[in-house]
Parts: sequence; C-alpha cells; structure tokens
Amino acid sequence: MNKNFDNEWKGLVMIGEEGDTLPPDLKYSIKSHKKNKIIFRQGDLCDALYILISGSVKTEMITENGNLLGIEIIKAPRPLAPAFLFSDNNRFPVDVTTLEKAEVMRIPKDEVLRVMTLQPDFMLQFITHNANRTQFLTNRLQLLSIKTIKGKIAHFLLEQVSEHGNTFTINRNQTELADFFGVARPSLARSLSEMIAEGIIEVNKKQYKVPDNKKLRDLLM
Amino acid sequence: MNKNFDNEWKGLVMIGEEGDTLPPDLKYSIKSHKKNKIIFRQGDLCDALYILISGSVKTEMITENGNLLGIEIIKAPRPLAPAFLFSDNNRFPVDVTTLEKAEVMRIPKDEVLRVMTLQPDFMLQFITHNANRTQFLTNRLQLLSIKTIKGKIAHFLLEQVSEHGNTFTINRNQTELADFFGVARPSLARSLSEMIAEGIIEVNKKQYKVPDNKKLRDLLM
DNA sequence: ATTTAAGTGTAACAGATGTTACACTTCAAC
DNA sequence: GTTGAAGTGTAACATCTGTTACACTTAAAT
Repeated sequence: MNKNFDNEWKGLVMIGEEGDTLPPDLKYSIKSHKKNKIIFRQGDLCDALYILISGSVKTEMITENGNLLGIEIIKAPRPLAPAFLFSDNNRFPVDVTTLEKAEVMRIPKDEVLRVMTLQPDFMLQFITHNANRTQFLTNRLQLLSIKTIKGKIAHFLLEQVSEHGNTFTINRNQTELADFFGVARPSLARSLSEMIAEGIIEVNKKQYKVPDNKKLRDLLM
Repeated sequence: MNKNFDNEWKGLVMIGEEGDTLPPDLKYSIKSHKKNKIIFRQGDLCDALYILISGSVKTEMITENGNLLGIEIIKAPRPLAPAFLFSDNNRFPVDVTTLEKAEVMRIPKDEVLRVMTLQPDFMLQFITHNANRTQFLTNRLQLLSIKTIKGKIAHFLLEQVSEHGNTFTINRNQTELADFFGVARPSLARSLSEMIAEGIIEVNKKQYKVPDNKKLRDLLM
C-alpha cells in the first residue's frame, strides 16, 4: 500500500535551487511548525498547495461518532492533500499533526495553475500523484470493508510481505495499528494473540514474521 | 455526497459535434454494451480514458473475503475511474456493470495528454473531476468507519436531508443499501425496523421521511 | 537505580452484528 | 387472475467486537 512517492516531487521541492523544470519566478512561502502541533484541521479551507518539505506528519480523520481513524504517516518531501485544492468543496478531509519539527511550503492556487499550463511535466506529476493517492484511498476502503479483525490484519500483513519479504518492521504501536484498522485496541491485541498462538505470525516488539503466507490468506475467506 | 457531475464533462461528450474546447482531430472510439453486462473487471488494465456517454452503470468492489461492497451508481455522461489512468498501478479498482444499454467512449492515454496540454480548460476539468472523486472516496471512508449500523444509516440519511429536504426517495433496495453500507441485509432490516419503531424515521417503499434531524444526529454519538 | 509514563496482555461481561431460515408481500409477466 | 420472482420482515442463535478494568513490561527521564 505505501508506495514510495519520495522522488515524485523532488523537482518541486528543489525549487529556488536549481529546479530546472520550474519557473524561477514562482511565488511561494514557507512556514515552520513545532513538534506535535495540529497544522491543519478537518474542515479547514484548502486554498493553496501545501508541500511538506522537512519533518513528518500524521493524518487522521475524526469520524462523526468521535472515533479516530488513522490514515497515514507522511514524511517529507510530499504534498499534503493536493487533490482537495481543486475539489468543489475544497476543505481538508483530515487533521494533520506534526510528529516532529516540520516545514511546509505554500503555493497559491493560481500559481499552481500557471505552472501547470507552463510545464506539462509538472502537470503530469501532479495528476500522477493524485492518481496514486486515489489508489491509496481505494485500498484503505478495501481494508475497512473487511469485517473481521483477523481479516484486516491478514490483508495488511500480506501487503507488507509482498513489499518487504516475510520479515519486516512495522512502525506503529498497538494503539496506532488499532486506529489504522478502525478497531478497539484490546480487540486487536486479542486477535494478534490468537494468531500468534496458532502459529500464523511471530511478533517481537515491532518485528513481525510471517512463516507461511497461506495461513494468512485463509483468514481472508 | 452525490454531487452533480452532470455538466462537468459536457464539452468532452459533445465531441465531434461542436465541442469547441476540444480539437477536431481527437482520436477516439465508441463501444456499445447490453444490459447487465460486466464491462470492466476489478484488476483490468486501465490504459485509456473511458467515458460513459449514454445509459447507466453500477460499480462495486469485491473484497478479499468475497463480500460485495457497493460503491455507486453512475449515469451518463461521466468518465469511468479516470484517476486510475495515471496511477502507477493503472488497474480498475472496481467491477463496472451496465444497468441498461450503455455506450462507452474510449480515448487513448496519449491523446488525453495531448489534449490536456493543448487545452488548459480540459486539464482543469479533469483535475477537478478527480478531486471530487477523491472527496467522494473520503466520504465513503468516513461512512465505513462508523461502527454501528444505525450510525451509518444516520450519516447517510442526514446527507440526503441536507440535499433534498426531509422527504426523499432512495433508489436502492434493502440488499443494495446493505451492500453500500458493507453490512448484512437482515441486520440492516433490523436496524431500520427499530428506528421506525422509535419514530426516528418513516419509510414507505423507497420513500423516506425524517421528521426530526436531531434524533438522527444523536445516533452519531 | 528509581521513578514514571507508555505500551502490552488478558479477563469478564455486555452488546451488536452475522447467519440461517422461513413466511409474507409486492410487482411484473403471462 | 395466476404465477413466479424479487423484495421485505423477523426470529433464534452463534460469534465477534467493544468496554472496562487491572496487572505487568518496557523505555525514557532524572
């Protein structure tokens, strides 16, 4: 699921230095944020393109019943919710909170449009990035639509396996994982315990091992 | 949720007639499909822009555990999954099935790119449409993340109220609604029955009435 | 080394949802 | 009007998940 977007926005981020694909007269501003600050709130107007150029943030959605739903962790450099800049109801769909000191670049909407018509490469990058984000959301939708917790775990771990092999590290604690799955923490712990007892997975701190994919796949049926 | 995209693609759809915003030499083809046919399958390669120019289709996702998750009903004219044309893994995220006789236009990817650089209006339309789709998915995500069935119903009905007032028609039968919510049909029926018994909603066939929004809102907490 | 907070394991119980099954209603086709 | 298919209401039961509570472990801070 977590495809690497690292290089996608290099050109844009290197602006002001030697970003050869971008006009030297681009108007932008940069703002610095401290650790653990909410820099955008769900519902905030999104009237410019914001790009995280250093540090990292997490995004999470607060559902109407007050529950948290973890979405993702974002590391610089990457744009923040760029799709919403052009949507009819252009508001942030999530809360964005810094995990460490972070810098955010702001490019006004009309500037974005100007560069896009000037530089087809930039346009294509923008569209491709948004397409990948859509795919991420679709995947997220698929994860949430799995009804059993073990099914969700299996879906998630199988993705990790296909990306990193059958031993890997997950950078989330139980609480964060539970938020990510949209389930209660003790319920997640219970399911994990059972899966460990059944020999389907091995867990040591944040190190996970999947000895046999097949057993995981069976949980999806 | 179901914003009206009706006019967004008129220019494109009127192509060949007098679509003045589009080049007269655009390469495209049109294919006709009968009722109740699957015209794209989840996983199919998406190497061109497909636009539904007449008829209607439904899209649904089959989750890994084999359950159906209803996504939406699409009426012409509208593009089909345009975001995925440019994603790194450019495959259809859903099954697309015709609900009636339907015609689909196909424009090759490089043609789309050519027109986009030629016609900023078209580019903006494309991006805006995708942005709105992202918002739709985000909303869908929010609906699914609500854990109780009554909560989901409330969320959904409140949207309808804000769009159409407190009396409206829902064009889905119970089975389809249950798929849309990602729950079992008898469970949905039970929740609806209880809500009717408690006087929170009134239902007659596909006609719904919400006498008091407040009671619905209470279900979201 | 001590202290404290964060993170984890687990149990008991309540409540919600899924499953299966079947009767009943509605509607369209003939 | 009869028939059959599709749609709806509902019951009994099994299962799963959430809630709450608390003990225990680990990591970080002093």
